[in-house]
Amino acid sequence: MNDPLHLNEQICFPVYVFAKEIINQYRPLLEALDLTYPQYLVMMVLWEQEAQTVNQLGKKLKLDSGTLTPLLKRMELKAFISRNRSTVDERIVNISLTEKGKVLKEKASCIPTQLMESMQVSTEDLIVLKNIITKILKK
Amino acid sequence: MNDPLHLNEQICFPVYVFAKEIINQYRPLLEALDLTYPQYLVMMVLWEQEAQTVNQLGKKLKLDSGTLTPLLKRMELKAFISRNRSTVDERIVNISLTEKGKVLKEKASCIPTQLMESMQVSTEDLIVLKNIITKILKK
DNA sequence: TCTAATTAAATTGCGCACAATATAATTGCG
DNA sequence: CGCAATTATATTGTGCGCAATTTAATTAGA
Repeated sequence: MNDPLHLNEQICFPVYVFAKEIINQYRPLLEALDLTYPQYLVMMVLWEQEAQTVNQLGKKLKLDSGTLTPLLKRMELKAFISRNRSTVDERIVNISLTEKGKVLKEKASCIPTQLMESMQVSTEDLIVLKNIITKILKK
Repeated sequence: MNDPLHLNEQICFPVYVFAKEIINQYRPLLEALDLTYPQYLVMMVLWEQEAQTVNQLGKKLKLDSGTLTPLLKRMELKAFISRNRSTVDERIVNISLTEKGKVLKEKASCIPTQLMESMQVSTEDLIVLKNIITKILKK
């Protein structure tokens, strides 16, 4: 009953399932924009600031080059972004939005609301949830 | 500032990062047992009930056969479980613990405590977190 | 009974996620 | 200056996670 080695006794399993469920809720909404969830995260960072290095993206999204390099190449193929080596420092690759990528922001504008509706969560719960998680993540 | 299309305004991104972080915290602990996190979840379900079908495992862990079949084959290779087609209904594959798999439970017994220590979360936060998430997941 | 529908796993294909390593450019120090 | 250390990205390899399809067995209905 009190076995700590049991799914229902742990917080980690619900978090794991919840994170997958969120991405599954996003999937149909993002499919309409031809984006996956991690690609959508990249777009959000770029919509905030149009040009960034791979390194900056990685720090903000907590992803390494092993994940980002192929992901960004796929986004380049879809013409949402362009990748250009810096002339100042040839190690650096600058990522910037294309016109198509900029325009996409409007089509994406309804997604946050749509997602909240599909998840059926109260605002209070959401705030508490976010506060606890960000507090934990600070360590 | 109030742009809903911003990482910091959303709950989904922290949950996504948190879930990855949990798995990263587990990684070194589970490596000592030669398990990945999803494999550890399978073991927990089997430690609770020694024999299950692939279908039952999938329902409990919210994973489909596309994920489970290769995962279970890897676990069979490591001799933690055995896979046997049911003689009653040949469509069904029964998964059961090997002796090695049963014995592993003892080595795993310290993991929940170790993980909680490495995460540095208060018990109250944990309970609130779990309650909110399980409430949301019920829909 | 014979066949259509259903069910359980397996397979295929794609996209992360991350460890480990490689490559190449830049920096810093004696 | 010359070379070792550092930094930025890329590559390789493994393991999920899931959609879509396939295969094979079982069930149900005319």
